[in-house]
Amino acid sequence: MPFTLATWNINSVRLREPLVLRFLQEEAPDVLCLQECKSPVDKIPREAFSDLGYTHMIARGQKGYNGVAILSKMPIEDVGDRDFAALGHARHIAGRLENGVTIHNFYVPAGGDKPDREVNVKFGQKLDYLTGMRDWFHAERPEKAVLVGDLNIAPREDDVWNHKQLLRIVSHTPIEVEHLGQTQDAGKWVDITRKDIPQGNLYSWWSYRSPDWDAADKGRRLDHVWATPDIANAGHSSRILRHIRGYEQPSDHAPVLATFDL
Amino acid sequence: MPFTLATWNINSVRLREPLVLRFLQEEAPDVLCLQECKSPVDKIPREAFSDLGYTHMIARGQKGYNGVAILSKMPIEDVGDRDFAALGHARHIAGRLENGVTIHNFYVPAGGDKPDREVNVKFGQKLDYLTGMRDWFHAERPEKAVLVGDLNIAPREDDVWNHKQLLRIVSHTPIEVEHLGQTQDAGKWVDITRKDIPQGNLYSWWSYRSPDWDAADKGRRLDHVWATPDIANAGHSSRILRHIRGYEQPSDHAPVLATFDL
DNA sequence: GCTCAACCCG
DNA sequence: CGGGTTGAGC
Repeated sequence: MPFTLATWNINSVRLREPLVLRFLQEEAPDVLCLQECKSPVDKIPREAFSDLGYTHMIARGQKGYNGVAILSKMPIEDVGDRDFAALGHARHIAGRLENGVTIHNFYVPAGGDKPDREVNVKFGQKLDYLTGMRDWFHAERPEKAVLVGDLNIAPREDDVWNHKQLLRIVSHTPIEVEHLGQTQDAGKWVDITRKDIPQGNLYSWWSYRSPDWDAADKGRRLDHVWATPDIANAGHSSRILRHIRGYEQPSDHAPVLATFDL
Repeated sequence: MPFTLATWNINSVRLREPLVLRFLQEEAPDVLCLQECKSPVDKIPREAFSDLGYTHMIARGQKGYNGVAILSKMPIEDVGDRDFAALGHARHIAGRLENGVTIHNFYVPAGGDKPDREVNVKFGQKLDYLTGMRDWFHAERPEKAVLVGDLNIAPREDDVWNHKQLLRIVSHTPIEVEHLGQTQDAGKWVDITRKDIPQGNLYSWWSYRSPDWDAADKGRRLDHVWATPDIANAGHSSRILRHIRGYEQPSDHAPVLATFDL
């Protein structure tokens, strides 16, 4: 039974309910993982999602920031959340499908402006969050699992529009890339998007501040789909739906998809 | 040459630019006086109004509050503004048409909640503003003039949905009605709306807070068209466009119109 | 640029 | 309820 999974930083699930519905109708993934819902769980418009067949939802929320949710056509068991670096933020939720696959949905801290933990606590928190993830995966040794979300790091040179220029910009600094690599190694996570599309520039985020985002194309690949080695070979058909960044009142992130034959 | 004049508290001219355009297309008054523009003058969308034939505009504005403007198909000379009670607010502008008619466009202070100047400075400022108007008209003796705007007072029993209940509510208290009456007398202003429609309840404002405003109909006539005696007889065809209160994303005020044969 | 919270005002 | 502002956060 193949299943398709999508991850999308929605930047307010209530404001962009119409966009989520449109995406669900057009792409009909089996599972959609959302980040930056910016909503308490009880104010997420789950009825509207349910009407489209997404009758299952697990979520963590808070009032104006962060927030993660997993919408699913199939039953999904809430298997908890972690609060790495003890930030008190709703940045992770995990669910298990009936096929035995565990899905981790993450919204890693953005990390502020200055890539220096001495002057910018947010940057330190980002690194500590990643270290927390690493240690957990090292202890847990995940199996039959998928990890998706806005990891707020573009690790490869071809994951950003200008590698040299972004080396000192938060999301592409060597120390962040190193931390993300250690997290990935700790769980033996396979980057499914890059397994499928190994060559060429690939972005999932374009800043709101760039006026002509499409032509300028100053993007970064901040949103990821990873899988454990036991199911990584089953992953295929990875896509980033760039056109959705061009919708009316868009999120600054595009959805990232992958299909798993399990 | 008859000319039609409208007054409308628009509650943000930038947010409701589409409504203003729709109104101008549907009713095509020669002159439209706006209040609560809530915009600096240079950010009023005058180009859009100009495209519909309203090539002349005079205005006073400030950043998030107050603001008055006069849009006109015909040339209109800016003849100044007054700042009664020295509030530093953009609440008045006057213009002269080529037919010699002077138009005063007012946004009288709302006056806060408690109708007691000892505990509520805003109420005192409202009364002082009206006293300033009175004294000015007493000195000036206006001729061939029209005064319109949101005067924030419903003077008559049939200008409110419940006279008894509103006697202690700001906008219908006896002291405000007395102050408005003195202002009216000082300029010998004739209430054109009530000259034309002497009988029956008449409202121009319905609170946003009333859920079913149309059915509940808890309105007040806060918006007025007055004229000096020399041209009062020329005024006719007064209307309050209640249906515009029912538009999408409406102002809480409806436009008030009158035509003058001069 | 864009969204949210908190607060002011009517 | 629904405008506006400011300021944080990304």
